[in-house]
Amino acid sequence: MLNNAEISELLKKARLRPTRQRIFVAGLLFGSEHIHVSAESLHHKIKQLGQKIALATVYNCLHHFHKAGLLKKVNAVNDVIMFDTNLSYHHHFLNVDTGELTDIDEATVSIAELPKLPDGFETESMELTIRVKPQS
Amino acid sequence: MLNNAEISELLKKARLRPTRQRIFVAGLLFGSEHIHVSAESLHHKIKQLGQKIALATVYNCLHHFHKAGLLKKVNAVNDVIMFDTNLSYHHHFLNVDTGELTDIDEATVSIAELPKLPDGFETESMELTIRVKPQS
DNA sequence: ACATTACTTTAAAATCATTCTAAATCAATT
DNA sequence: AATTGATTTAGAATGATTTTAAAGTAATGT
Repeated sequence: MLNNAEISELLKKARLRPTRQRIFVAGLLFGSEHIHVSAESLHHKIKQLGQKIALATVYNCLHHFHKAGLLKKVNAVNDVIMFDTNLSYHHHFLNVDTGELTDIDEATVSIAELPKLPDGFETESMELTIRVKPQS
Repeated sequence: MLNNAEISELLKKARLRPTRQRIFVAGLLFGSEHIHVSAESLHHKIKQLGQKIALATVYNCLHHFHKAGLLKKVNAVNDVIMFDTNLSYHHHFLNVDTGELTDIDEATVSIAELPKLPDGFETESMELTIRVKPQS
């Protein structure tokens, strides 16, 4: 859990002006467990906490944080863009019923071999998604 | 390349009524190379070929074909749902600039180890996506 | 063949996530 | 405190997809 001064510091380091709304959003995202959020889910959580913030501002925040390298963008899930506070290379379980993402411990997956890329291309990122559903 | 009788047969086997539009769409999708399509891209291709079809019908077709197991649904890419005529287990290169998908030869990737699933869940599918971009 | 029935197609409206716009507000700097 | 430039905001706009309700068409029974 970070205090406001620490969050301000974190934002300044990322060259982002520490506004009231950014400080609040960053407070929810950073400094504790890694989480996965969409703009909508985050906006909902913020309003539940009694804070006033426009949905467009949540979108702005998430995109700015992403550009600044504070968030990872995860494959869209059910048409919704998800952001991940866990920046390190890792894979996901995706609950196809709920859209919920869960990190997979990197140590439990190993990709032994990789294909060569098409000529003139470089890898930007790589992610294994294991879609799971409740046992039938 | 399949003729109309063969396509009709294929649709009937899938318990889909062989209508004019479905026969045309199935003709484009099945019976030759594996391809990746979105509703929009397929609709565009069909209109270029001089056929009259509503965009909603293309969406209907793709969803029905998917439910019938004739198409695989691939993770949304840049907010667009993609369908794959290659039903076998395989992975993708995703060109982040264009949204274009390319199959990865299964033999060139090997996932040595896999994590255990959360209790009460089973795997529906699994896909490695390698996001690539033109070399800078 | 013909009528009936159920499914399909269609254009247009509706919806949903996301982005844009332009005015109002705010943080940093003078 | 005044200026400047970035940020926030509500609401409009956009783009992909789904729904609606009416018209069309394939399958089935007679």
